Amino acid sequence: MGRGKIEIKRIENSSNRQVTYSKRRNGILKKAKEISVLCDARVSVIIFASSGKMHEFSSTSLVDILDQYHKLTGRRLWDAKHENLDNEINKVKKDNDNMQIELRHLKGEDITSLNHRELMMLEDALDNGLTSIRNKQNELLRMMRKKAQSMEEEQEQLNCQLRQLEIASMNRNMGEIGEVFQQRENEYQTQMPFAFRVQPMQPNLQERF
Amino acid sequence: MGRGKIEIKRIENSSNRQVTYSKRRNGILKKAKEISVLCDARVSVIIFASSGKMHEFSSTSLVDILDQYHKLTGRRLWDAKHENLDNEINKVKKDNDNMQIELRHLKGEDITSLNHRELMMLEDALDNGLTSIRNKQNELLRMMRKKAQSMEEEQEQLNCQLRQLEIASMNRNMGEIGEVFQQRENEYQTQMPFAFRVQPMQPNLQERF
DNA sequence: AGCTATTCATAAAC
DNA sequence: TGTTTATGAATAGCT
Repeated sequence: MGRGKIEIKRIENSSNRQVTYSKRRNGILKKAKEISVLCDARVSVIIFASSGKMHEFSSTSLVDILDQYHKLTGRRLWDAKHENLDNEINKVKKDNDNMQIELRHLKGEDITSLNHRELMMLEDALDNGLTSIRNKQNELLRMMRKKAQSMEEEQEQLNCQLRQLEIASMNRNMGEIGEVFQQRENEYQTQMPFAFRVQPMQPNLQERF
Repeated sequence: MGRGKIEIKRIENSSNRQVTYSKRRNGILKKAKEISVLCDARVSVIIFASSGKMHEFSSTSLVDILDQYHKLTGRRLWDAKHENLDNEINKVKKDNDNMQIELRHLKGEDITSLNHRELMMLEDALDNGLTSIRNKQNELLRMMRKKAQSMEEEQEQLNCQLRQLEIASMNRNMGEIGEVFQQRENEYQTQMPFAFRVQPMQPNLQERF
């Protein structure tokens, strides 16, 4: 169906294949839905594109359908899988045990059974480890010192700036304080009743206002 | 497609339903096969008739497809045993990873991300390990020295005994050598034809026998 | 189950 | 990716 008949074999042109895939996939999913409704059937369709993307239709829960599949076929879908998992788990556990032993040895535990040669190799490994660690620590120390120093310099700069600002501010305030005093004095003179006013004791002070 | 359009809803007439089911089922299975070939897709179709009869198509092993389904969706389709195995393997793998990291750290690898505190702890562990190992080596050394000493003593004893035996043997041999020589000479004289016999050049030698 | 009129799906082209 | 169109395929209803 379509403009021409096609042979049922892999479509080599990748973009054609992609287009056909998406059209036919929709077709199948639609048909699956339809048969499940029309004929009261349980249907499960799972499709993976070669890209890995998945599309599915299940008329009922997939688990239920697989359950029914088990009951009907008697085929144990998972037996092989279980065996594989068992093998893998054993392999990983073995790795685990070996590493555990190595770790204990490196920590100086369970070394009674080791011979001279093995002890030497352990010692070398530990020595190397220790060297690396100490180098790293020294490196960290150097970095911290450097950081501390640069912070100190920064602090110094800040202090310097601060001092300059303080001096500038002080100079400015000297003037302001005079002005404030003058203003205050004026306020007092206008707001306060005469009786409370401080009378200038020295005539020359009075001259300044 | 067909003599008339039909609504997508359950076909009430049971025999019609059965016929339609069988026709459409074949259609779907065919389409599933086609898309898997044409588009390089993995497809699984499982259909149960309301009668319970099952038909299926899987482009590859159903287990594989369901496995991929699980990986992609995270939805579990399998039984408790499988799940337990999965959990166990994950746990063991995690242990494995942790130990691997610890091992690498103890060997002074991948320590860039460690902070001061962690480095200190590592250093302590390595120091302890080293102390244990060196104690063990010293112990071995002591044992070997002791063994060497006792072997030396034993050797001494053996040498002593050997010397005594040699002396005794030498004394005994002094006599035996004379006897042996005498016997040999007798054998030569009786077994060898006269022509090959060394004639005594000096009469006094001849006198000793 | 087979036939066939009809609807549907879709390959190719845009 | 979506739409269009010509054509082959699927199938509903009939036998």
